[in-house]
Amino acid sequence: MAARHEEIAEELRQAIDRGEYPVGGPLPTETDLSARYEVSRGTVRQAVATLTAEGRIGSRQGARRVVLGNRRSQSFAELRSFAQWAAAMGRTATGRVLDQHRRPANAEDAEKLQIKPGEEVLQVLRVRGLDGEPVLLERNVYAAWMADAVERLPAECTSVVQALYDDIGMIFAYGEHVIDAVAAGAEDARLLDIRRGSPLLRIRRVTTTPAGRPIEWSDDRYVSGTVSFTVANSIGSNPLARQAGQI
Amino acid sequence: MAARHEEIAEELRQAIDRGEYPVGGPLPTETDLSARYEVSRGTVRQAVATLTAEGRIGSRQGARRVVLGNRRSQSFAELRSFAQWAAAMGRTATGRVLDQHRRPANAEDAEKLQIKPGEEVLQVLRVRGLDGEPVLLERNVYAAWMADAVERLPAECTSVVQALYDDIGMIFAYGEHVIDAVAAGAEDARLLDIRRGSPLLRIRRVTTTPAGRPIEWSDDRYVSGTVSFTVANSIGSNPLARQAGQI
DNA sequence: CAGAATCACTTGTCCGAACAAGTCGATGAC
DNA sequence: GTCATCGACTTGTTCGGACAAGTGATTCTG
Repeated sequence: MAARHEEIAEELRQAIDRGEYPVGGPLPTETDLSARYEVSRGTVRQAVATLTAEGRIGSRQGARRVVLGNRRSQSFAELRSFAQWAAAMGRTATGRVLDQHRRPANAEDAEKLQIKPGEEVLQVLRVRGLDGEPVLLERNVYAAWMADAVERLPAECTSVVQALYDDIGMIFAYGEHVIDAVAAGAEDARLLDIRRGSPLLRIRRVTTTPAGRPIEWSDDRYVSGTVSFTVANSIGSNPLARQAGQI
Repeated sequence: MAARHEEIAEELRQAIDRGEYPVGGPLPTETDLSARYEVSRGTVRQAVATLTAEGRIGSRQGARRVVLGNRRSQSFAELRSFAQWAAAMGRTATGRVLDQHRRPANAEDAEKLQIKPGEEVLQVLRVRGLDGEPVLLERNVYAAWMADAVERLPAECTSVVQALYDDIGMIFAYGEHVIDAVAAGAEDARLLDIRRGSPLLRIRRVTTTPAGRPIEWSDDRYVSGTVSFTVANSIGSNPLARQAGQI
């Protein structure tokens, strides 16, 4: 939290949460805010653009900005790390590796990790829980250059992201998520201790370094009723898309 | 498409799709782009910020921007309207109203639509299909001031959003989506012609006008295997959040 | 030769200004 | 009283400039 516009964004968030700017009511004008915080209008605009992207405020040319809600959603930092997210919710995360082995990359691995088929990859199967109850089955495939660091992790490691950061300074930066629902297969049901055919929320994603190099791709399956995802979107900020077929 | 920075963003998207800037490779510098398009650096930055928010390119201070992918995802305009989205995919959308009646608002309605309990709301149950096959069950609750316009819609209306725009100029601007997976109940199964207990992808959302006034809230259930959602996120742009419990 | 220091380059932040485009209430005409 | 017009106000776009912060290749040092 160094940049002035981030500080202002955070102060505005707190002001909204305090009810200083009631839901449905107007936000002060850019001119007012720039005078209050003694910054230029451009800096204020950066701050309110952040809140607009978060879905907290609405914006229309010519009219005052409107407070849309004071819900505090988890930030993307918590999304990247299951453990950090659980901690922020006041719950304890667990994690256990069930299977871990190296194998040659198939066509899907090669495409997603931008490597050649046949190159070695590391496949990991983890179960993760909240307060002891299993809620998530994680199937990861790591690129070869990450395999050593991943294999050094303890089997009961709760925060993979944190451990890899501490170990080799790896930062998981970007992700692309595909969300759908599937029925639990036989293996899913056994490992998550649910009935076969139970609905699971599936998130498939590819994670890369800040430099754009793919680190891993994964297939996460959440037990229905334990976890939900929220997406806020607005005109001018459109991160969500819907796609048909090829599921 | 009037603003120069939007034009530049679109040209960059197309250039990436053409392979002019290969995936994993660097984007030209801001200085290069501002010279090429004869705009200031600030305008270029707005354009690349759009692509960054879309997850197409990565960005780190000090290093060149990196092309992360050339996937073309549907824009939010298509997301808002099932019919427009289907048309963009080259498929035909159908829609049919199964039930429509007015009733007093309960506590949940009141909270989500920011009205008082007991005020009249309009509840609508729709089935929507792609190429004739039912894929989506939509339960909507509209605020009273929208009810007349909704009731004027034909029962087989394919695009509610478009019809309401043509009719009364209503624009559905903002939305907040909660995504999870549920098992199909008896009614869900009958109306969607699937087996009871089949996994459904559930999207609950609240839609508001550009001025922040809630229009409707809805519970959409997609048949598994027909539709998926993609979310791109990156450091500095975090529209996705995960929440536990209270589902 | 390995590691540290340097340096050109790139992105991030911030400023001040000007004009365009749109909103919304007040005013005035009918 | 209703409607159109007007005008103050607000947000959107774009410019040009300046400096800070970080990267990566090169050069220098031990």
